[in-house]
Amino acid sequence: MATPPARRRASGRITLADVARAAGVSPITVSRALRGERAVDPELVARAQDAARRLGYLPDPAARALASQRSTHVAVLIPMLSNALFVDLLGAVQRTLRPAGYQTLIGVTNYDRQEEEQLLREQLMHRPAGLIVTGFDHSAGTRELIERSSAPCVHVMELCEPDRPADCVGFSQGEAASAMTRHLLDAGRRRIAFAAAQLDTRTLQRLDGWRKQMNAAGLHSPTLEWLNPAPSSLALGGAMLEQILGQRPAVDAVFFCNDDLAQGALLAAQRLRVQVPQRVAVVGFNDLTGSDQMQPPLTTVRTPRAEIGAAAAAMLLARMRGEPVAQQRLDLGFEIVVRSSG
Amino acid sequence: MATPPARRRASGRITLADVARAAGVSPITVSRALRGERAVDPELVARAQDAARRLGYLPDPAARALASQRSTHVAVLIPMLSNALFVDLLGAVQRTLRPAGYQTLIGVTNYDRQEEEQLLREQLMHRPAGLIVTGFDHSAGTRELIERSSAPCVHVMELCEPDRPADCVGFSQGEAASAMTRHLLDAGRRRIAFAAAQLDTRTLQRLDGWRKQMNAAGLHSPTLEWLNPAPSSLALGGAMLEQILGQRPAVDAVFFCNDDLAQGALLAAQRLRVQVPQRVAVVGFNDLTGSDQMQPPLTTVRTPRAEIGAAAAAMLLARMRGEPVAQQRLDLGFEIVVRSSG
DNA sequence: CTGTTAGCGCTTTCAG
DNA sequence: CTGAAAGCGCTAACAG
Repeated sequence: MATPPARRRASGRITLADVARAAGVSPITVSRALRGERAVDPELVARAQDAARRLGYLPDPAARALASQRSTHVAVLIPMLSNALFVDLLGAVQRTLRPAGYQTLIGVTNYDRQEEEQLLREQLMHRPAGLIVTGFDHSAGTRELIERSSAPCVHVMELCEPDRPADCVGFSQGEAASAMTRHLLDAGRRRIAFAAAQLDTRTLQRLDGWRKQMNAAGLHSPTLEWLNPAPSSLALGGAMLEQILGQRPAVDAVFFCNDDLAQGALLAAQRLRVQVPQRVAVVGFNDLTGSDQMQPPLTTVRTPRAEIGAAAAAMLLARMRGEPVAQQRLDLGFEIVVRSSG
Repeated sequence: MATPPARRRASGRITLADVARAAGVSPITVSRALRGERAVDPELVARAQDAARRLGYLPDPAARALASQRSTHVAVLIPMLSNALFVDLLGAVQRTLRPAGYQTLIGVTNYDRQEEEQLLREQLMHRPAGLIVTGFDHSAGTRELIERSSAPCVHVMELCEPDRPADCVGFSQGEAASAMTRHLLDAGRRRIAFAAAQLDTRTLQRLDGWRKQMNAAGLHSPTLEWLNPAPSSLALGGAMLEQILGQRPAVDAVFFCNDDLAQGALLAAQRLRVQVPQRVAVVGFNDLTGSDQMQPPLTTVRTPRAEIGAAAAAMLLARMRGEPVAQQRLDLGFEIVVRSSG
C-alpha cells in the first residue's frame, strides 16, 4: 500500500510498458506491433493495438528519437514565406508528410546561403529523418552537411545536371523562360526586355533562357537586361516598367522574372496610362494568385509547385522507408498561360 | 587494447561525457555550465565551454527532451499560410524565438476547429515548451489540451474578455471595424455595405463593429450585410462587388472584411467601369502587400501583425523562463490608413 | 558549489 | 516469431 519510497521521476505519462502490461506481452512486442516492424503474430498485434487505444497511449517522440537515432521531423528549407510560390509548395509537402507521421520543420533562408547553412545546422541537431531543400545553389558547408547527414535529401524547384545525379523534383527554369520568350517572338515582339529582381539562381536561369532565345533570334542586346538585386515587390515592378519605358522607348515587351513584378507593372501601367499589350506586352512567371484577375489578365508561366511539393514529399518518404524511387530526377514541366497582357 | 566486446550502440556522436572528460569535470557540471543553470564556478564554466567548442559538441535535443520532459519546440497554430497576415506574424515570431534557442513548429488549421485540435494533439506529443494560438475560438477539446498541457500559451490577434484573463497580444477587431465605419460615415457615406468571406471569429467581430456604428448612426439594414462562407480571394471580392452593386444600386460604400477581397473589388471595378471612390467607396482591412499599389490605392486598416508576433514571442519567452510578464493582455492597436479608394 | 546515481521511454542487439 | 538486457544522451534528485 505504501508509495514506493524512491520513485524518482514519474512523469505520469502512459508508456509502452503500461500498454505491454495491459496486453500481457513484452514492451518490445508492443513496440514492434505498433510500428508494424518485422513479423508479429496478428493476434498479438491486435491485442497491443487494442490496449494502446484503450489506454490512450501516445509514443514519446523524444524517447523514440534517442533510442533509434532518428526523429519524425523533416526539415524543409525555403527562401521565403512571403512568396506564394513557396507557400503552395510547403502546403503540398505537409499534406503528404503529415499523414505519414512526419512533422515538418520549416527554415526560411531569406535567400541567404550563410543563413541557410546555419538553419540546416540547427535543424540537423534534431536528427531529421529527411531533408527538402530548394534548388542546388548552396554553400560548401551546406553541401557537406547534407552529404554527411544520414538523412535522405530531395532538392526541389530545379533539376540537377545530368552528370551530377541527385534526388530532385522540378522543371527547367531556363526552358520555361525560353518558351515564354518564344511565345513573345511568335507574337511579333522584337525588343523584349527581361526585368528581374532578387537575382537568385532560378532567376538567373530564367535570364539565361531568355538570352538563348534572343540570341537565336539575333535580337539580344545587353540594354534589354534590367537586373535589380532588391527583393521583388509590386512597387519595384512598377518602378522597373516606368524606368524601362522611359529609358528605352523602343521596348515592345517586358518579360518579368516573376508575377509579383509583372503585377506591379500592370498596376503601374494603368497609372501611367500605358496601354498593355498594345504599347508594350507584359508577361510574368509562376502564375501566382491574382494574375488572372489583373487588368489586363497576365500572361505567365504556370509552374507546378504544388505537384512538386507532393512529389518531392513522396520521393522523400520512399527514401526514408528505404524503398526505391521510380525516378531520381523528376521533371514536372511548366505551361505557358496566354492571357491578354502579352 | 582489445575493443570492449559488447559496446552495443555507439552513435559516434560527441556527448556530454566526452566534453566532461576533456574538461576534467563531471558531466553534470558541464551540463549546468553550458545551460547557465544554477551557480557554477566561473573557472569551470570557462573550461567546459572551451572543451565543448574544441570538440564541436552539440547537445542532443532528443536526450534533453527525454530527460527534462520538455523540448525546445514552440508550437504555433495559425489558420492559413496563404494569407500574408499570418506569414508576417510568423516571421516575427521566428525572429524572436530562434535566437533564444527555440524551434517553431507550424500548424496550419485551415480555419477548422477539429483540424486545429488534431494538430495540437500531434504537436503536444513533442512536449513543446510553449504554445502560440490564434484567437480564442477553439473546440472544447483544444481548450482542454491547452489547459492540461504544462506549456504556457499566448493567444494572438484578439484580446481576451477582461473577465476571462489569458495571455494575449492583439487589438480589438471590433473597434477597428467601428473606426473604419466611422471614417466612411464622416466622409459622408450613408449606405455602407459590409462584405465578408470566410466568416471566422475575427471577421464576425469586425461585422459587429460595423453593425454598432451603423446602428448608432441609424443607418443599419440587414440588406447591407453580404456574408459568404467561402474562402477569401481576389476573384470573390470582385464577384461580391458586382453582386452588391447589381442588387443594391443605392450602396455608396463597401467595407470588405479584408484586403484580398477589397483588392479584387478594385480590380473588378476597373473591368466594370465602376468609378471608385466616386460611384462607390471601397475599403479593406489589414493593409496587405499591394494595397498601396492598387488603382486607386486602397483605404484600409493597418494591423500590427509583425509587432504582435514579436510581442507574443517575447511574452512566451518570459513565461517559459518563469519570468513575470509586464502585461498579460497587450493591446497593440490599429491605424486607419486613408488612401484614395474611400 | 560539485558529484553520484538513477532513470526519462523507447529500441537495438543478441538469444531463444 | 518473441523476449531480456542494455543503453541512446541527458538531467532531476539527492547528497556531500
